[in-house]
This record gives sequence, C-alpha cells and structure tokens, in this order.
Amino acid sequence: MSTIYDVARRAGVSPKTVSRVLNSDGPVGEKTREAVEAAMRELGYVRSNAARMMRAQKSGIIGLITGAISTKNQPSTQQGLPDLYIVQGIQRALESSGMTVMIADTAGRNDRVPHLIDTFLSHRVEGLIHVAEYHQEVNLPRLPDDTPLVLANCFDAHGTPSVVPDDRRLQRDLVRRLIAAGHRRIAYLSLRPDMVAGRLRPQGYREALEEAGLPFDPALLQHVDFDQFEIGPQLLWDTIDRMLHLDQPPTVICSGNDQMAMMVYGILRSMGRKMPDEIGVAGFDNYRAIAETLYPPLTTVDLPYNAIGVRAGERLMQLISGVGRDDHSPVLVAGPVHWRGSVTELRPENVISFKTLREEKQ
Amino acid sequence: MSTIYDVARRAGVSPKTVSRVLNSDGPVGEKTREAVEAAMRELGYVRSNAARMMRAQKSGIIGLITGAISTKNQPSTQQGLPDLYIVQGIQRALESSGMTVMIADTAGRNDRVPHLIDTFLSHRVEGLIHVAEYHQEVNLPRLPDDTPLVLANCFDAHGTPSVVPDDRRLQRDLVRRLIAAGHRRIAYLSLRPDMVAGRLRPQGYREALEEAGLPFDPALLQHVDFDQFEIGPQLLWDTIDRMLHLDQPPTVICSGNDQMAMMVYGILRSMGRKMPDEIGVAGFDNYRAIAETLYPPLTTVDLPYNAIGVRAGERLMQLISGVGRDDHSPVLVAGPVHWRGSVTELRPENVISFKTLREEKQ
DNA sequence: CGATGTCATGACACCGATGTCATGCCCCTG
DNA sequence: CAGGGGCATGACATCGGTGTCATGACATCG
Repeated sequence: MSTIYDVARRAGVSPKTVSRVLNSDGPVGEKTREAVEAAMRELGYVRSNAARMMRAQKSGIIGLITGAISTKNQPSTQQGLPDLYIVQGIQRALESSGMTVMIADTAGRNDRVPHLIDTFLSHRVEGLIHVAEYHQEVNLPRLPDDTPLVLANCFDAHGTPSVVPDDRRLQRDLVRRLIAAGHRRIAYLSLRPDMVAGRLRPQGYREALEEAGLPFDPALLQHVDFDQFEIGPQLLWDTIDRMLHLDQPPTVICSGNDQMAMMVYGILRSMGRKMPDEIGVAGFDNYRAIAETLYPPLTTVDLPYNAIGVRAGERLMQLISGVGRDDHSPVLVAGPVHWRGSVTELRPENVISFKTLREEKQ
Repeated sequence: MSTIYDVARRAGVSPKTVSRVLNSDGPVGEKTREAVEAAMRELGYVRSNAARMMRAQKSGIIGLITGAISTKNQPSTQQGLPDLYIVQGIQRALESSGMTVMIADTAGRNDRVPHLIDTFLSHRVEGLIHVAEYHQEVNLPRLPDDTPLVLANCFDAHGTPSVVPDDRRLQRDLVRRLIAAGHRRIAYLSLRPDMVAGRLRPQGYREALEEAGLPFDPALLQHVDFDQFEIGPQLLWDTIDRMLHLDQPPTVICSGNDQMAMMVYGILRSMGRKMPDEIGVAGFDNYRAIAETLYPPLTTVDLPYNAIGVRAGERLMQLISGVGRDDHSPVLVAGPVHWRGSVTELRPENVISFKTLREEKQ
C-alpha cells in the first residue's frame, strides 16, 4: 500500500504538501493540488490511520462490548438478540462524528471482559459502550479516567452513565391505553422478578391501575418463568387457567414480553377461547417478527432498542467532548404503544357497536 | 496514557528492554524483568497498537460490513436479523488468531459502501467480510489485491470467496424426513422467487419428492409474498384454503421460513383445523424465539447462521495466510432437522396407533 | 524603490514501538 | 592469561503522517 511519500514523489512535491491537500490545511497552489490528487488517484492511495493516530493522539475509534449469551443459554429470556438494534443505533449516532466502531463479544464469558478492554485500550479507543442483552445490572472493571464508558441497556452501582429502557413508564402507558379502551379486569403475567424487567414492568402496571382508581387484585399479577423447557408452558397454562376461572376473570392478559404473548395465544386457542372477542392479549417489546406476524396482530409497546443505541452513542460523544462528566443520572428511553388487533376497544360507545356486531353475527 | 519510554525511565532501563519484556523477545535478566513489570503495573501501561502497527505493517484488524436493512424495510422478509449470529460466529473464529473486529453498517444505503471500505482500508484491515441479512447476490466495489474479502450469507458474480447456507440441501433433508414420517401429500409455500431462498428451497423440495418416487403436484407448490402488509395474510389464507380443498389435500404444509409458519398456525386455527393431528406444519430457519415458543413447537431445519460466521472467519484467515487464494467455490453450510411437535409421524405402524387414538377420543 | 505582508512550499522533528547492530561483561577453555 | 562465545543491554533508525518553523517568490503600499 502506497504512502504519502510515494504520492509526493510522483507529484514532484514534498510529503507535507500532500498532507496539506489531504487535510485542506494550509494554502496549496491550484496546479499542485491537481497534480497531487492525480497522483493519489493513480496510486490508489489511502491514508494510514495508524500514523495519523500517533501524531494526533486520537484514534477516532469507539469500542463496543456486547455481552451476548453463549449459544447454550443460561438466563435466556430473550432470544431475538436486540443487541443488534442497539449496535445499529450506536453506529448511526456515531457516524456523523466520523468515529469507527470496534466490536468484541464476551461470548457469554464475563472473565474475558478485562482482556477485551485491554485490547480496546491498546487501540486507544476514545470511549467504550457496553451493550447488554437485556435490561440488567452489570459490574465492569474500572477504566482509566480519560476513557469514558456508557452502559447501554444496563446499569451499575457506581453511577456509570447509562441508557436504559423506561420499563415502568412503557408498561404504564400500555395499561393506561387498555384502561382507556374500557378494560377493567387486566391480568399481568410478569417475567421472573429476578430480572429488572420483571420488577419494573409490574410497577408500571400497578401505577396505571392506581391512577385510574382501579383496585389491584393480587390474583391477576403472576410471575411466570415461561421460557423454561417443558415446565414453562405448563406453568403458563396453569396460571392462565386459574385466572380465567376467577369469579371476575380478566378481559385482557398483559404478557411480560411478546414471546410470552405468543405462547399465550397458543394456550388460549387450545382452551377454545377466541381472541380478541372473548379475551385480549397484549405484549411488550414490539418484537416485530412476532407482533406483526401473529394473528391477530399483537398490541404491544415499543421497547426502542434502536433509540437506546442512538442515545448511548450521543451520550458517549458528549462525555468525550467533556460535557456532563459528572451527570450520573441514567437516560430513560420510552416508545409508543402499538395498538393492533389483539385487544378490543370496550369503551361504552364501542361496547354497543361491539354487541350489535355480535348479534348480527349470530 | 503512558508510553514505553515512561516505563523505561521508571524501571531505569532502555525502551528496547521494555519492548523485549513485552514481547518475550531477546534475553532479559531476571531482576530487570521484574523491575519492568512492576513499572508497567504501576503506570497502568497498555501498549499502543498504532505504533506497533506502523513498524510491523500489520494491523491485526478485520473489517466487517453488515448490510442491515434500514428501519423502513423495503425487502424485509426477515426481521430477526440473523446478522448478529453470523457476526458472533465470525468473532469466535477470529479470536484465536488475536484479530480485532471493526464493524460498519450500511444502514440500508449501498452507496455508503465505498466509503466504509475506505475507512477500513485506512485502518489497514487485513481482511474484510461482508455479511448479508439474507441469502442474496451482492456486488461490492473492487478491493486492492492484497486485502482478501469473504462474503457471508451472500455471493457475487466474480467468484469472490463466499459462505452461504445450503438451502437446497436443507430443504431436501427436511422434506425427506417428512416423507420418512409417512407423509405423501406435502405442500410447499415458498418465499418469493426473486429471493435466492425462494428458488433453492423449492428445488430441494422437488428433489426429495423425486428421490422418493413421489409425483410432483404443481398445485402444492406456491410462492407467497406473505409478509406484505395486509395483502400478505390474505394471500396466504387464500392459498392454504385452496390447497385444503383439493381432492387430495396435503397432510403437511412446509413453509418458506419459520415466520411464515407462525402465520400458517394462526390461519389453520382460524379455519378450525387442529394441528398436528389434522394437518402438520414445518418451517425453515429454526428461528428459536418462534420455533420453540409456538404451540405445538415447530418442526423445522436449522439454518446455521453461527456456523456460517465461523466458516467465513476461518476462510478469511486462510486467505490472509495465503491458503486457497484461487479457490472460488462457495462454502455451503447445512444444519440438522429439528423434529418437534408440529408434524405427526404417519409411518405405517404409527398410522394405526394414530387412528386408534382418534377413535378412543371420540 | 524599499519595507512589509501574503502565499506556496519544504526541512525537520516527533508520535511509540521494534528490528538491527553494537557494546560491555562474565565465564569458560586451551 | 589471552581469546572466544554467550548473555544482557542500549543506541539508532524506521514506519507514515503532521505540527512548527523557515524560506523564497511575489504583490502591495507608503
């Protein structure tokens, strides 16, 4: 690969002049510039970043650590791997600043993290982002003070800048919408409480009930470890069965995420319950491959992974430029409710037309 | 960040000696080594790759171009974004060689590719891999001869080394298994024929029929543009409806991928057909979030994205070390059939017990 | 017409690591 | 005790850009 010296020789100028052309630095004569540009083209010259970096003491590189679960999934609640969306968002936020992204995956082994960080440091990354598979608490080794770190889809106990989904608010928004549609008995099938989302989302659910003055019925809020092999579906079946046989059964079932909602679809159908007329189902994530493909399409709320990535990228750029270095508050990201066919509108005016419809059918 | 000179000064030795310790190069006295190591620890020294690269003329960096569709999906047949699995596989294959991975996403704009390549070249990547969202033909700008390129999940017309799924064989294996289970009337709902998978998979289907001596019935092979908004589900419904009303309706429906299979589930249920007893459904991809969560769990075949990544990484390392530079044949990757509950075994001995079961039920 | 300023360009040093070659020391051997 | 060989170490140049400063050629102005 040719160097700036090769270009200089070919164009009959000094390397410094070539550098000036490259960077539109100092003044360069019109003819000289053309000669240099021609030489660069002929040689297929591409500037070496390594040399540039040394001089400038800036790499223009950002390091990304993704904490993907290994193929043998241990916690495995999400298999759709939202990482990618986050990573895409980060790249979108960074491209305008001309940063290049390096990526390294822990491949499920947290003990590899220090080594990954060292590799990144040896490339003199200007910042690091740790991307988690699902909303969780993490604990990364300390970094040099001059290398900022942002946590995306995770947080730690040391106040490291983080960008996380606003699970509480998202769930609250969705349940609000259900209430606005006329639903009063709303069941909630939560993820395991040892997961962050298994704690925050139920909170949002209860908040929405509370502000609407609806009573909270403990029988309608259950944590289900739905994705455990064999047992998961059985637990889910049993939980739903109990709920449907309550004196006042729910008119809609909120699921901890879209994947669980998909399972709920199958179970309700096997029980002979028609959706959405007899019972509604709502999800969480807007995992489009599922939510849009299911029939009826799933009402859910958008867990905006892309936006989390964008915000994380933006936050990192701020930190690099020295802005908000002592702001330790996490950035919460929310998204819209997607109202699709899996839940009926039960508002008074609609209840009538709804009944009418049913009568017409019969 | 401290340099090798800082370490040398602190340890009272020359930079070259520090370098020797770093690389376990020439001989170093026991006491000197310890002094140097102590100095490195105290300063938190991390070697600068930029300087190293310059001297060594080797970057240890691989560039990855991912061609993710933008959020506004135009072709959009897959939304599960298998890229990530491929990228993970690549990383796994590369980590043993100590390569670091740079990544850049086209964000759906192919015109950005030349720029991305230039960025990578300026970092003097030792090789490039282009990762496609789905099996397709691509056309990348020419690279310098000394920078090898591997295409993952895609191929081009110039014989660039590529690693792609063996769609034909995968589909054949799955249909073989269906035939072995006793099925004779097998429907195939294919992806659009303008997609590679929409051509190769039907071929595999026909091959399996042929080798089993089963007649090919054109009425049972239909291309369905299932993921088009609104119209998709209608087309799918109509196609299935026609098939089920044939004189000899199919006993199992093979879908172009798992997502389509999920839609087929919903449609069959809305038609009141019981699965798998009355009709079986098979998928393609082993998109686990779907295949394992559906009820009944989906019989499908594993499109091994991870393995594609690993093979692509391996192939690239070969090319870098100069092996197989003139081998232009694509690497085909296959995977196992996952037999789950969505298809019944109809083999003679089972057909009886199956009938018995039905009679018992009634 | 000489002083001053601007423009175009180049010489040189430097960033941090490492390959090459030289140096000094100690130990062993004849 | 002189000479040879291995060991530990350092001086120096180099990789490819770019910041700093210097230089020479003109143009402008009082």
